[in-house]
Amino acid sequence: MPLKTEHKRPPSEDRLDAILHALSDRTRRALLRRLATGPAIIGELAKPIAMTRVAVSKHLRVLEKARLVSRTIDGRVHRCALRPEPLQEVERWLTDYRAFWIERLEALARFAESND
Amino acid sequence: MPLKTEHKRPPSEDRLDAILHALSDRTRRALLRRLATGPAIIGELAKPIAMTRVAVSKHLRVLEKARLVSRTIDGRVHRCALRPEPLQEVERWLTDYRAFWIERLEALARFAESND
DNA sequence: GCAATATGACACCAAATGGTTTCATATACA
DNA sequence: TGTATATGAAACCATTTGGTGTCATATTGC
Repeated sequence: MPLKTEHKRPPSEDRLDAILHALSDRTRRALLRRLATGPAIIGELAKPIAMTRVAVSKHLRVLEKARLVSRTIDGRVHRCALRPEPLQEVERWLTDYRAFWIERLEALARFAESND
Repeated sequence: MPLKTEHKRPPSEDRLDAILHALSDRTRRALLRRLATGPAIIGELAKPIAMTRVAVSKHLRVLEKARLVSRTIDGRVHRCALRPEPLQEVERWLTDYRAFWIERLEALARFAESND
């Protein structure tokens, strides 16, 4: 094994930190929802939100750091697009847990039943 | 039970904020992983972590606020247990997006193909 | 009753967050 | 050329976060 092959590296804790943190703000989730309908420039994204463009830009930076949004500079405007891959990482994380928490849910159900 | 019907209220933005924020810290995710194997008291949870009990207790508060953990006081000790329901809310949120981002992934694939 | 234990509550601190305003820069266009 | 536009960068501010230490309280068990 050389130094860091990095094929399909499992989502590191850092990545999950960044992704989940980016998703934990409703403004950012709204931006993602908007971007799910197609790319947009920052001004367009800021307009319907009661917020400065600067603030929106900052939120976009957070989304970019989590790789949830890409930005391509196109002349004067910055065009942002959704990058859905990190959402798959969250799904994968949840899936790893699902076995556990489904078992917990069933245990709760059994407990409730046994106490009826 | 007084007012507050609260039958299966859809996950509000506040709830999602709290849940995703709670999940966005690796220490808290580690606590959840530990709790997935069964309930534990705060002291047990703190021992393997290089962190004060007070700090662990604070993290647990965050998890409690997100309803990911319940705490029952049992004599002198506080017993914590995983509450998996909020993870289902995250799943539901992701599912709502899945149609969108799968389409985006396919669009990216189509684009790559058309440029071959 | 007394000592040890498990924990919360509080004050404190450094760093990060989420917002603002102001200024600089690069581009588009009349 | 000159002007309006889209944006970043930087300084600034209030609040929150994530950690610490200290002290109080309630419980357990001798």
